[in-house]
Amino acid sequence: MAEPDPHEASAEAGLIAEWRELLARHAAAVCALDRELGERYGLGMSEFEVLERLVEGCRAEGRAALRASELAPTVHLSQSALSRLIARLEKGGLVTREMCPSDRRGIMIALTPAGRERYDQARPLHREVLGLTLGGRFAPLCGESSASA
Amino acid sequence: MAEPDPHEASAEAGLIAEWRELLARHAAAVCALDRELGERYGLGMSEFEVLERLVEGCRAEGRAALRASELAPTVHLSQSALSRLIARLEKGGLVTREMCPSDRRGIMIALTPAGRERYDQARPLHREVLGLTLGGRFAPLCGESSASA
DNA sequence: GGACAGTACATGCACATGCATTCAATGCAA
DNA sequence: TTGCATTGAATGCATGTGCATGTACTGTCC
Repeated sequence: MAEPDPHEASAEAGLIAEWRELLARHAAAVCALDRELGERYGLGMSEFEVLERLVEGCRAEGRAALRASELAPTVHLSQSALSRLIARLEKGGLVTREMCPSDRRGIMIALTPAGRERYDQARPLHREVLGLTLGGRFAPLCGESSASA
Repeated sequence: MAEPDPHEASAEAGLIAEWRELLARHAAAVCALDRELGERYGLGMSEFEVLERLVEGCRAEGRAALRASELAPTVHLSQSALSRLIARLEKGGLVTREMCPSDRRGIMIALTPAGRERYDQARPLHREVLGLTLGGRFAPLCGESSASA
């Protein structure tokens, strides 16, 4: 009924192993990032990612601001989720949202000094958490029932 | 101000590259799985994972049912999220939830024939989607703005 | 036996997300 | 210029999630 081909079966097993590894790493990292960044800097993982793209985009292209439509594809969020995330960041004073002069449908998103500072502060912790959850094996916790430590 | 050590800087760059690769693969796979499995079989990614753990757990240990607390750590969900997920599966007739006789705090979760059948039906599509999104590079779509046909 | 800490699961609540829709602005065509 | 399809972003809504809590049960210590 299923495939009796041992080659195909082991290929599938490898795929599933890869998939579960991916899920486990993702869950561990996202959970730890959200917890640590949230606790110490009031940022979620996605908020941090957006700040980082703003820093990079501006540095790379010498511009002071990015269009929301440029930002969206890089953070794996829907357009609506990004819109609200930007609103949160703006409310927190970390970015500004201004009408784009050349196309008044669009908005230009720019880091404020406070946003840049928050990013600079949070960055070491972000790197540290990733180092622990991706590189070294670390506690799963969060979603997965038991917390260590 | 930052670390001027080029070794440390490149290690960090590698870590970030790994992290973004992980995020991209995860987003692509989860999005595609939710969409495809949801559309054709009425299952979310996590629902499928739970069905799969039930199939595996029962096959591996010869038991007909698993405790919720055994299931939780394997699916990267909080205890409350798993509880509601089980409730959804039960409402859909795919699992049963019975009181555990030896410890009446716990519940035993068992696949129904319909649940087993749904899993068997959905499995090939699940594997196919993973093959496309993990192995071969594939469309990102979903969250990331543009959809590629 | 009775009190009490701990465990297993369910539930109230707040919130982030995606989909569908809406609104404004643009660009193209007649 | 007017009309219309398209695009960029905001918003109503439904849903899934985690945290904190509640409830029922277990095991231990007195």
